[in-house]
Amino acid sequence: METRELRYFVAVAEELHFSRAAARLGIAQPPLSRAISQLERRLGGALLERNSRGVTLTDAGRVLLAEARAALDVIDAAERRTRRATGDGAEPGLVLVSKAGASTELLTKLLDAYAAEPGSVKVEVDLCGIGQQGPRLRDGRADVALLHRPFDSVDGLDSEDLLTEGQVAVLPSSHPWSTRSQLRMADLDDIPGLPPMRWPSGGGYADGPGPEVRDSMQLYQLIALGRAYALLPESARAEQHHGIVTIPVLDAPEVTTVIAWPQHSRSLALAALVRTATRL
Amino acid sequence: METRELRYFVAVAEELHFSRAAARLGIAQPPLSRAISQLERRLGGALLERNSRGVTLTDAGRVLLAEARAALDVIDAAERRTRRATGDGAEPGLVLVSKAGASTELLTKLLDAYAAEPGSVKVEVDLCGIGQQGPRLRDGRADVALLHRPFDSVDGLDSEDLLTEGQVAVLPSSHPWSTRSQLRMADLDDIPGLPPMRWPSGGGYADGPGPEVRDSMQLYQLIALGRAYALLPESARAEQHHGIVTIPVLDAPEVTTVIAWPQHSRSLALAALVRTATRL
DNA sequence: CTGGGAACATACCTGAGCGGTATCGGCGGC
DNA sequence: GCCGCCGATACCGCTCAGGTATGTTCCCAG
Repeated sequence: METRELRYFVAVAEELHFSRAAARLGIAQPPLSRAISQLERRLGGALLERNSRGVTLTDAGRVLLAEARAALDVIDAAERRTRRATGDGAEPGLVLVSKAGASTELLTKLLDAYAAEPGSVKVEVDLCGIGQQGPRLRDGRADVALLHRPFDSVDGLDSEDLLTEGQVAVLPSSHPWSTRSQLRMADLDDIPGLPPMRWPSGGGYADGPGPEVRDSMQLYQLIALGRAYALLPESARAEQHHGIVTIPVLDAPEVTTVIAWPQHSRSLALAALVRTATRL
Repeated sequence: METRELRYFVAVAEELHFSRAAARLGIAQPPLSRAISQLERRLGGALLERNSRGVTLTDAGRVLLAEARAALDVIDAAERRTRRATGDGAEPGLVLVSKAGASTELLTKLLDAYAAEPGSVKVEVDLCGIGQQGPRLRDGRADVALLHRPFDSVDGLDSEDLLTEGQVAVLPSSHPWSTRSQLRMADLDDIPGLPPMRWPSGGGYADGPGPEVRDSMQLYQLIALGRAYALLPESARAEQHHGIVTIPVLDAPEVTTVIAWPQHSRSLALAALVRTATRL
């Protein structure tokens, strides 16, 4: 199977319409019909049900759609990584991606320690939105990431644990509970008039009453405005913001900061960075 | 990047010789040279160093080699899975892969329980050699596997734990220790004249003195012949073989049998099988 | 019932590009 | 210095991807 065929099939499977798919691909409709027919003939069965009033996927078509998307992602990642390794532009060394506003202290220490290592290369830091680190690694835009289990999935990645910590509730300082010295998980279920923050996890937002946020600034600002609370790793206390207080939650699940990288990564610079991180 | 280009590049990168690579690909050498040059031009940098006395990989070439192999594997898997879903031959339902000779009892119970479920499909069982389950899943020849942590890696797979158990030492019944009622890990380091069995793990055999085995029959036979001992999960005691004895090893690391399947699997039949397994 | 239109398939043509043969250029060994 | 090995280049033919025109089928309007 050629990637061209996969791209064509994905376009048709997503549009469920040959002419629209052809337009999206920048080709005419007949060659697209022919390419799909050839693909079906080669795979030995129908992928699409043609109803003369649109198109639907067969079971095999659904399988191929999922597989083809994954395969195209892998190929795009391969191209990006190779192009980055090719030294065509400025040789950026390593790209590290981390949630903006998280693990600031750990990240600083890591970068300092690594820069002090003999033979270390330049590390470009990409501070992304919440939950974007995994995709950045997988699609080849980054070499290494800081993730936070159990929020971020490490499926399909290699990783090393760096730091495990408890969590604190982050509340508006105007809130009646802001003077408490500690909380329990059960308390959080019914904070008077304060819903939990929601952020992307596993590709989308969970259902619930609270506001949706994409990054830490939104999060702190919404808390300061008294619109929600959040449960964050202890290290968030190092962040000083106006209008918020942090209170330990004794029985909150622990959060582990991990350093993660794509499987079958063979870079010496990456290995050195990971080694430095685990020794912090 | 087309898969044809990736196949060509992998062939050259593995052979480090254009003419041999061309022969392996079944084409002539000049088109191969041209294809690689085009690929290099498109990626914006050299992948190979031509020394007129053979070929070596550049850093970018090493990156692309690893990435291209992974991408080609994903594409092969996509094709196999689609072809299996295409119903061209007998519709085998699900293919479950497990180490031959391991988890026999669990497997029997699982298959019986699943067959009794309403709406269950036929399950083909593929009993493979030690350490072959992961590859079978990843390359699309199987839908679901029974693995044994920590021996088998679940990297890149989704999984559910089924059963955790201790381990037993399997010794020749002629061995002086065969009458002992229990052992400790420290004892095993110096069993008089009996090396530990070695089996494939992580793609190859570890170094060591013991004999190498690929499947359970070899293993039991070599133990009965007094050539090695093995450390196996307790459930192996259910296997009755001549000439061997099993002795609990009190402080051996625990082994967890897990059911695993490819990420982004969307099959309802698979979900039902996994649900059945976790309820056993 | 019939004409029109929407949508995919078919027919046929053209040209890009893949693969083949012949040959060149560079380098190391004898 | 000649020969042999190996990759690059030149050139050619043919396959096949992509374009245009048209066919076939079905739905729907009137």
